[in-house]
Amino acid sequence: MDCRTDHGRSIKRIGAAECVHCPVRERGLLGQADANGMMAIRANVDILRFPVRTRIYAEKSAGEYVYSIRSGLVKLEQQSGDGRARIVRLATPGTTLGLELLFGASYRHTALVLHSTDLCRIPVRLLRTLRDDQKELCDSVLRHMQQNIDAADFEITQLSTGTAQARIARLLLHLSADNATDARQWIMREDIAGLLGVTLETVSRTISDMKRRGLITEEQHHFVFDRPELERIANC
Amino acid sequence: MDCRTDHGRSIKRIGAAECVHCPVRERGLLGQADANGMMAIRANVDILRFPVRTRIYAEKSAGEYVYSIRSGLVKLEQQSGDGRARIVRLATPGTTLGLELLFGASYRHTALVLHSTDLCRIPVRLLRTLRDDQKELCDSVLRHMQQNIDAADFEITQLSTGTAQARIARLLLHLSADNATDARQWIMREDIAGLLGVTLETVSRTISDMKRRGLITEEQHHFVFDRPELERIANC
DNA sequence: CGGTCCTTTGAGGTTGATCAACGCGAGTGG
DNA sequence: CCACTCGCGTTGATCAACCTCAAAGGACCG
Repeated sequence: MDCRTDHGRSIKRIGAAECVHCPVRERGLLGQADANGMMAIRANVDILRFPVRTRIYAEKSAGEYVYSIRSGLVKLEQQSGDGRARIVRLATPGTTLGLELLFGASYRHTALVLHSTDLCRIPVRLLRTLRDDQKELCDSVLRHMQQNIDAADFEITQLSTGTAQARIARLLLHLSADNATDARQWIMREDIAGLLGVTLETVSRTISDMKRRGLITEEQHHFVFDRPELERIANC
Repeated sequence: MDCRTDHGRSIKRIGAAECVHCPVRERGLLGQADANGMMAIRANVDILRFPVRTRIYAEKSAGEYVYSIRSGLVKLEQQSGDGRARIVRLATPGTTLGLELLFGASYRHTALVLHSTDLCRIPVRLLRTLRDDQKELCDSVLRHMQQNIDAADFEITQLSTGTAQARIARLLLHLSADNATDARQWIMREDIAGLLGVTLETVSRTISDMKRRGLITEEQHHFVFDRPELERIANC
């Protein structure tokens, strides 16, 4: 059965959540649940697939679900002081979105899909119930909040500080665990710009320049880096 | 009895924590504890007074205390990409510092006192113990983490976005609940700069300019604002 | 093959960083 | 009491970084 978001794109239901088979079980929000918890999860948590450019939820809208990312890439935007959208952070598999619902009725960000994303849709109600008799879950929630804080701090100190060149170098290094980035973690110029607080053109110019200088080789949405040199630039 | 910080300034112990008399009890971390909890708190939590410019803790240093701010103002710095210190957020009464210790051994930020600050020094160990038999406390911790996240997001969308003028307008409005700011919430040019990611000189120039245009009147560390006009500027 | 989406590039203007000097009030010590 | 210093704020000149507006190139798709 498919369901539809408020803006009309079709979201596929993949199945019921089975933590045992979860690709991110250790890092996920509910992975540590006990047998009783698992039962409740199977009954209440669906796995959904969101295509690129769909919205998971909107800033200031009311909601009753928290989302745990199984795969894909999501950007969290918030309206900035000048009324435009500023990307506050990227969310990767293992991250939980919407935990702010534990204390308020509405989402703090607009969550938009950058790469096709599978996520577990968890009713906040379930989270509250489970928490009452499982202190491990409370721990897990805290851990995920800390993860959000760390990501926010990273955004401030690494991605909103220094020259455009340095910010880009830091982002590229951050997005790529190893020496290359595959299409999976590719994000387009506009989103890089939104994340760094610079314009799309500046991003394009800077990356082009890095390519000319041989720091970056790009082959169909796939970067290869001169990592040491990028690190040098990142530390400026 | 006084104790000394690692950098030699004397920190005064004011007394044992008595939540009943706490100026920020409703907002504080432990305010909702039950009778048993109160007893444990009295025995384990001290109230300390940190003078201006003292350090509460340092980034990456190990620690075993979480701090709940009763009064004063604290800046949280983190080393930025270029090696300099970037102010990540300001912490005001009711805020809890160092909650990251619940999951790791070391602090994420350097906490520096901007205005003389009283805080409750809470052993993380106590926090863990209390949490096991009081789910309200778990809630309280989560709430405080959410508060940190909100502050971080504010820093990104409001204070690291837009022109220097707009950022300053937003900060000034944010720091002042009402039409004026008293000396209590005054912070100096250097810290405004660190918070906004601009230079001290730019802050000075911009504020001087605002004064000349009559948007701001400053009388010994005490601003009075033309609030509507500042709000107009903030939305640019 | 025409259209759409993303990226690249250019020209010109603005903003803010940098370096440097000076002002000014609050201590501090002779 | 005065001279000195120190911390903080202000101001100026110059230059690099970045934004804005505009146009054009390339990839992908129906």
